[in-house]
Amino acid sequence: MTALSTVPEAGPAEFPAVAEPPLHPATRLRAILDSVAAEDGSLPPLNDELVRAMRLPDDLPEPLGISEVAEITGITAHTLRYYERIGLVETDRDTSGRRVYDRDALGRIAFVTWLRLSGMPIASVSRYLSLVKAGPDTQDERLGLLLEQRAAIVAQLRDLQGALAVVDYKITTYGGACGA
Amino acid sequence: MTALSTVPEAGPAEFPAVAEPPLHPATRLRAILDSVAAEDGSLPPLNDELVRAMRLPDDLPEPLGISEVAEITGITAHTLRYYERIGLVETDRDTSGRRVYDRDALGRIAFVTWLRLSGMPIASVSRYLSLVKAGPDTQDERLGLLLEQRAAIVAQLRDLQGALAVVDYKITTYGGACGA
DNA sequence: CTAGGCCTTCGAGTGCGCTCGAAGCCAACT
DNA sequence: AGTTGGCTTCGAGCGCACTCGAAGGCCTAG
Repeated sequence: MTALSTVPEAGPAEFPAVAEPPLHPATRLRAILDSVAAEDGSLPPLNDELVRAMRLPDDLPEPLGISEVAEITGITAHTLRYYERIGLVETDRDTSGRRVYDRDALGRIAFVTWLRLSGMPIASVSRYLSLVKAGPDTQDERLGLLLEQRAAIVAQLRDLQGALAVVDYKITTYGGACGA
Repeated sequence: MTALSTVPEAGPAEFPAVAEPPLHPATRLRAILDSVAAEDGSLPPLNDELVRAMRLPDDLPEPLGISEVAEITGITAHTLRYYERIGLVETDRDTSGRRVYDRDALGRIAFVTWLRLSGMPIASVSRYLSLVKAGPDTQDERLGLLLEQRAAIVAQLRDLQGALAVVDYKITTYGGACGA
């Protein structure tokens, strides 16, 4: 188990820390993940509480507007509306037609966000959600989709570890020529 | 050090294996990485030989045509020409104007591919390469770029581990509803 | 000498995932 | 009453990274 197989978040004093660029919008999800991670960057064993915590903050004032959800999730209001337009999420409305989000709605958004963060295309997320809606006799196909995505995630982890090795090598040999 | 912090490549018999979808084109690079990985999916300690092996296969018939490079790297000939057009790589030509690739050229392509696999935008790769060409007084900026990219990679690893946890949870609870 | 195949350039098209802007509604505050 | 601010819909536009196709060159085998 080498340093390559863990996630050295703040850097084990080997490399100077760099402000993280906001590659993906899930700031809140990341923060939750960070809050449960150990010092060496590894995650605690998977259990219900952890998964629950990774999906939702505990202190939720229940009726949330779109901009509050945007702030919590890091997804812009524009994108949230876009997701709804293409049928990726459904949202309740208040009497004047505004979107209101309860705990469950936020949970669904968080789930979609995790899938998107793992590189799953919107079309596949959509397909999965429609299977869920379609009822219990779609479990086989659902499971298939999940296993496929799991494999894709593992492949990406492998790619990233390779890239990390190459970049770290470059850093330690400090700015060497690209082919060297 | 839990199962989450390693990369369970073939799956530790917990989940059935799924044929990996070709998310990214670097089939050969992936194969090289797989060949040096331990059984539990962790990578051996970083050293020169490893990094060298991750960049190039050892048995290279030296004058390579574009389609051979395409097959080795998994990058299409179209994309290789595209990379050249936008100045991402340079390539020698034979007397009749065809592209020929030697070991160094292939090494540069592999390096670029690793950066791309880590999500670095083409523009940033380009910037880095132009700094390398510009000479040794650009080392500070080069190092900055590398550190930035390192941070981006670490962030992505964290995201993927979170997504993996969520997906695995769904798999073990077998096709449960999306918000549950 | 011609056919096949792989190469060349260049420009245009594609797919994905947002991202933005215009025009308008509604509630609350001054 | 008016003004502000945040919300609504809808369609169009954008940025990235390819991806493709057309038109033609060069070399080799039959």
